[in-house]
Amino acid sequence: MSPRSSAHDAAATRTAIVAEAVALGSVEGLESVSIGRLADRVGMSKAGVIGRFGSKEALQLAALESAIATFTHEVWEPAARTEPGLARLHAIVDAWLSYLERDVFPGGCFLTAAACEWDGRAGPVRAAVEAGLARWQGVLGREAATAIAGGELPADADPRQIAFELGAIAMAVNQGRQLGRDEAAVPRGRRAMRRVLGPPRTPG
Amino acid sequence: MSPRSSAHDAAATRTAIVAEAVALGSVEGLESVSIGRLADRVGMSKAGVIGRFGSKEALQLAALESAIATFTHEVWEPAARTEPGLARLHAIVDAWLSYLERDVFPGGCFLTAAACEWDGRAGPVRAAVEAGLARWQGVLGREAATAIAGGELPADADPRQIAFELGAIAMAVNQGRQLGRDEAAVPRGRRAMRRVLGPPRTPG
DNA sequence: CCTACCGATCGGTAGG
DNA sequence: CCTACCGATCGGTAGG
Repeated sequence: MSPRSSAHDAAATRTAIVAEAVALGSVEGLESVSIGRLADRVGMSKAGVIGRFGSKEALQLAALESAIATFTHEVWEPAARTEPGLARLHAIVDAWLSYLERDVFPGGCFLTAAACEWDGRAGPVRAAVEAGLARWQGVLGREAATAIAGGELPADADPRQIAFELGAIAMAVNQGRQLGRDEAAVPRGRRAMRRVLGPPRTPG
Repeated sequence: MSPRSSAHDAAATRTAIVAEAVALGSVEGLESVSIGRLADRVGMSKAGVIGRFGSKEALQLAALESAIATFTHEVWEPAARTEPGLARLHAIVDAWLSYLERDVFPGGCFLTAAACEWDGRAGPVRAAVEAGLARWQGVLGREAATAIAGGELPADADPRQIAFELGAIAMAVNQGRQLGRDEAAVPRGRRAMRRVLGPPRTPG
């Protein structure tokens, strides 16, 4: 009688499909995740999978949205509890490296992979990837600007330069881990990020 | 009578196929370049294209080899004329940023794209990508070690850390140009690389 | 949510 | 180097 259960089931099915698409996509790229293999993985028919989204592109957008939510949860949220400025930047760096070290997505950072995969294409998926990365650069730049205004970073520092360099290091850590299987990538990244930010200030 | 002309033609055909594969692959990824579309682009049949290489994987390996040769020609060779150590590192940085700025491959750095695309896969192409990047890191690290030994960089600097950071910045420049269409990416990269290397030494 | 199917394209081969 | 073809798989739809 109650539609609750079926509505809940439908949402759970959709979530399971998206989770599988993100996991597979982080390993082999989002475009090469086919509806058919996805259907096998979640134990459904192709029509059942595609019916939830309407098109492969809509499924890709849902996967990207989910991966961004995961990144936000893993990297931004823990750091958002810290005071704005340099302390928060250091908290972001710690959470970011931890996220990379724990292989939250099985094939490494989904957003980095998507950025490489879509940067030569056109359309809504590429636009969403671009917007997601620009937003994150904006977050980093805002915290850097706060740190500069508060005298925690040099007055002549450039917030966008700092955001650029932190993003660069995170990409290289991801590549070192995924392609080079290099356990030294995270400590190297930490060292590089500390060189960008300077030492954390002891409060008081 | 002479086989010269046909042998030359055959080599030229192979070169044309590889060049097209590299160009297309830098834009949309090497795996998504199909034999059929490649055949259309070079005005041949599918069988003619695949016959030159035996398999798609062999074609991919040839494309990767060609892209590495281009990178070497564009970035290493001009710098190799400079004296080893810090001066050569600065020459590499200049050539590297110029290579990125001129979009030598239409979709940006082929090697960076291939590294992202193959880091979650297995097989000979992935191995070749990994080896190519490790070799380049080795070249950078060797120059850094020379600079340290010559007192041009701090005695406690880590050559592999320097190589890691330069590679990170180059990746971020590529992403900034290709995904963000950001003209500021190259100057930002130059500024970051100079921060890693310190100012160039005036000879004498 | 399923089965059954569509036309297109995939990598690759046979045969010349 | 070509035409013609192989079986497999692609994204997506019809109909229930």
